[in-house]
Amino acid sequence: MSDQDTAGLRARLVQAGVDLLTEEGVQALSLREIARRAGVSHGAPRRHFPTHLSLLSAIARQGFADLADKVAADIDGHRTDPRAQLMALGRGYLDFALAHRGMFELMFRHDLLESNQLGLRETSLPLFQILVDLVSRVQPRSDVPPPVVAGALWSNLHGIAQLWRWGSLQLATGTDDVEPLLRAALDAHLGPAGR
Amino acid sequence: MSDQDTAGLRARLVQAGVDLLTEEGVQALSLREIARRAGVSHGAPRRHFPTHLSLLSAIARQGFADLADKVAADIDGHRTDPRAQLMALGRGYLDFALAHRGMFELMFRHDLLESNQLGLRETSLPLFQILVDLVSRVQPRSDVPPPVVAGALWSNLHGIAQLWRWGSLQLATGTDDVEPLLRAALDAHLGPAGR
DNA sequence: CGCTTCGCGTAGACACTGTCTACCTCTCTG
DNA sequence: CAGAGAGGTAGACAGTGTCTACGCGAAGCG
Repeated sequence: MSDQDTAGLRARLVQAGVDLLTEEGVQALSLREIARRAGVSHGAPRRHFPTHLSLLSAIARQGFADLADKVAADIDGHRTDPRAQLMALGRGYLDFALAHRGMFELMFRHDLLESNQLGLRETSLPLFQILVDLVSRVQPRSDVPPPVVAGALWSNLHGIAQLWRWGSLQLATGTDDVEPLLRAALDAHLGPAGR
Repeated sequence: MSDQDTAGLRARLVQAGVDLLTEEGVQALSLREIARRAGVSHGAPRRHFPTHLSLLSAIARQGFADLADKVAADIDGHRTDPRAQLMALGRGYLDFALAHRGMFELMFRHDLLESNQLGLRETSLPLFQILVDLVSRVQPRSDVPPPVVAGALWSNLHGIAQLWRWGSLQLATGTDDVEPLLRAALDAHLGPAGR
């Protein structure tokens, strides 16, 4: 019996889901297929997750945690300059969205998640708080409140991620590089870089 | 026999789908339920749409057309001022996303659409062209090319729509009004209003 | 006119899904 | 040692998308 088998089934199911998600995408995440991957019968998950959506929510939660970790690490690289930290945050967000396509899609598919349940919509709050902090450090005295600027900037990042994955932005702007868009978004919301 | 029945089944299926979509949301759009709504057997749609996804794609196409019409109408209200036209466009986009929640969701659910098929991803191009035109009229001489500014602005609008529908922005910014975010986005990408 | 073809809808099968329920088998405890 | 309960198994059920065989009615044609 390997230690994989001795591990709690709950964690094993989540891991199997993450693997399946990265390998085959969201539509492959059926409850029965996840159970098969974990080597148990299709009824087993029910002992740990009352419903299919609650299992998918657990998988998404893992994704939110990974994203938060990654962005925090990316920011740590530029300890001094808040402007550079914001750039790193934006790049990290887009990197994650493009590198973990399935996971990113799941994370914002509120029809597949228990979004009403406490603790899921709130998962992105710490990340947003970091964003607000950085924004207010870059713009100490703006007429627009920092949370609004941060919200607009986050929306911009998220929209770029979404439309880029969809392929529309490449088609519309005629380029294959996200970088100009990312730079344009940051310059727009924070003012040009070297002001 | 009403003229509803004499109409081609193809159009009737799309209409039934649109109705079902606005009434019950995306997850209710099963092929069999649409067929039931249209008063035919579950095999009938196959004569007009080879697969479930192609039927959903036709429904989404209707949505893209409606959105383009609405935005064009909204813009026509302010014939003179391109800045006001952009504001109208943005507001129209958000209005549509919030008023036709199911349709807007379907339109950007590329897992439910034949997004590789010609003619669907391109549906948003005319709208984007209008956006580029308006942007280049507001900013005649910017160092950032108009398509990039337009792409960034579109991303921002789309991101606001997405995150607002999800509820994250209300939670994060602590407000129940999208207007400040819309205004912040336009000011950011085009410069303050009365410059 | 009679016959054939064919567009278009029907009906049933198949594999697959999520959920529910009855069972079975361990392990821990009094 | 007996019993209880946690946790996995297996089967049923309604629903899904797709495929196939069938039927019907209208149009075309000698």
